[in-house]
Amino acid sequence: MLAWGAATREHEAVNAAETTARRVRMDPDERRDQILRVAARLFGDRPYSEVSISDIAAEAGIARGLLHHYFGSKRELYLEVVRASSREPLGGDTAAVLGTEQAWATAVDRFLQAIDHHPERWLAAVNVGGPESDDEVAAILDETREILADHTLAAIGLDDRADDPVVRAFIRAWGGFVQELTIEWVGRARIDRDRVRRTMLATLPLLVERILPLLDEHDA
Amino acid sequence: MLAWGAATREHEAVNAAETTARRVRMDPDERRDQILRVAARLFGDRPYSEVSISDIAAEAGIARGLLHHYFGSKRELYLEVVRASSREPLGGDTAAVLGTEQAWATAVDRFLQAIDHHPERWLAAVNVGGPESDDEVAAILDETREILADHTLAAIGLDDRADDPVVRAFIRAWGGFVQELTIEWVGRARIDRDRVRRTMLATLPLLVERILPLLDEHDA
DNA sequence: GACCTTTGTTGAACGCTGTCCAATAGTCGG
DNA sequence: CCGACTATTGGACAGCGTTCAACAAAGGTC
Repeated sequence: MLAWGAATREHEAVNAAETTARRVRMDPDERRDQILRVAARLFGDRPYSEVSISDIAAEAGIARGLLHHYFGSKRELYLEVVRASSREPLGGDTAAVLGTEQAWATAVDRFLQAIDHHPERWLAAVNVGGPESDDEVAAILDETREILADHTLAAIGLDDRADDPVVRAFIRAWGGFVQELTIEWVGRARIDRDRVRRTMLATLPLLVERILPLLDEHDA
Repeated sequence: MLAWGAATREHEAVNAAETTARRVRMDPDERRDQILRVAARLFGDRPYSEVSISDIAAEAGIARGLLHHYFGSKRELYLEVVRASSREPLGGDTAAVLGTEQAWATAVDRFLQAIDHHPERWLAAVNVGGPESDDEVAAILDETREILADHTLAAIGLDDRADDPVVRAFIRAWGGFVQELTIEWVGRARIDRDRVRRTMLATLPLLVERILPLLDEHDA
């Protein structure tokens, strides 16, 4: 009743449901995708706790129970949204020969271009958008960053040391550097894209050359 | 008295409240502090949404309503916890003359020592422990990081450029580098303290010398 | 075309949450 | 010892996420 009232607001599926059929039967995959899209949009707009199952159900034009039928719980639905968005391409694969200066430049440019194209997505993904700095969400984002670290190592031709914990820690730290740098760019506008680019291009090779050897020594 | 002492520590407060006195009247400031301590412990143990007002009230040996009397809402209480913990000293002020190599080493050592002393606090503060990557929580942590950036600039003797947005962005990015590096150390143990120390000591001066001039140019 | 099985979908019911507020009872000054 | 003050209580409330038995749309079968 209240759900129906709210459901009449907007969106094609909703209107269709209200005017033509009281009950719309969809292919499970389609329904799942539809719910996922609506949820992704709402979770992108406002924080986790302020998006209720009722909201999502209303906008999707379905009953609350159906969400639980498909995803089990609100949390699981949210995780699915995060998983889906973390699977979206960010870097893309490099065409040039890996390990060359050109490969590194290409990787950096693609990275920056992806962020430039979807700044809000990047900010959301990076802002640890988790509902409660949650272990599962953190694990997903962590995995994404590890993969990004692999790509970074490959791009600068250091993939032969990808199993070295210290090297991984070092690259992850550099990822933190880049993350903050891009936030300063697209989020706070205290630095422009070209400076971000120059910094990224110059910094990692410099650090690999000058700092990494320092970490290979056993004692100071 | 002793009952209060127990109340601040363990759930014995519940027993004490049930067996001896049905109603314990405290000084508002003490009560506020006690609630804050209990809340800080619980919010540190598990995520925001899994800590209920009832839990906090039970552990503190008080009624749920009293929490709202003191803090207005669960959210406000949480923000207070975050504010309090972000005020805790992390770096400490430097004794040596700022801008020297020794000042930088001292600052780094104090920083590392603080983390080493309370690793869980550092991880909690850094893990964007916010309930929903929330604007207010983010703002508080942001402010803390800006202050830390100021201290960093002072330690390396670059405080005369503290108003330059590009320099600030650069230092903030370095903060991201350090943050990830320390997580790799105390959180994932993929790198040891001494390597973190050497990295921090060597990296920032190197970047200031080699990368910062690059950012001062207007075009590439 | 009518039946029946399958299954996508509903909506009422439940327990728990955060929040409010009138009533209650410790505490202290006179 | 009394009265005023106020810290504290506990029940009421709306809203949340979740469950589940009942319902209805599709598709195969005859």
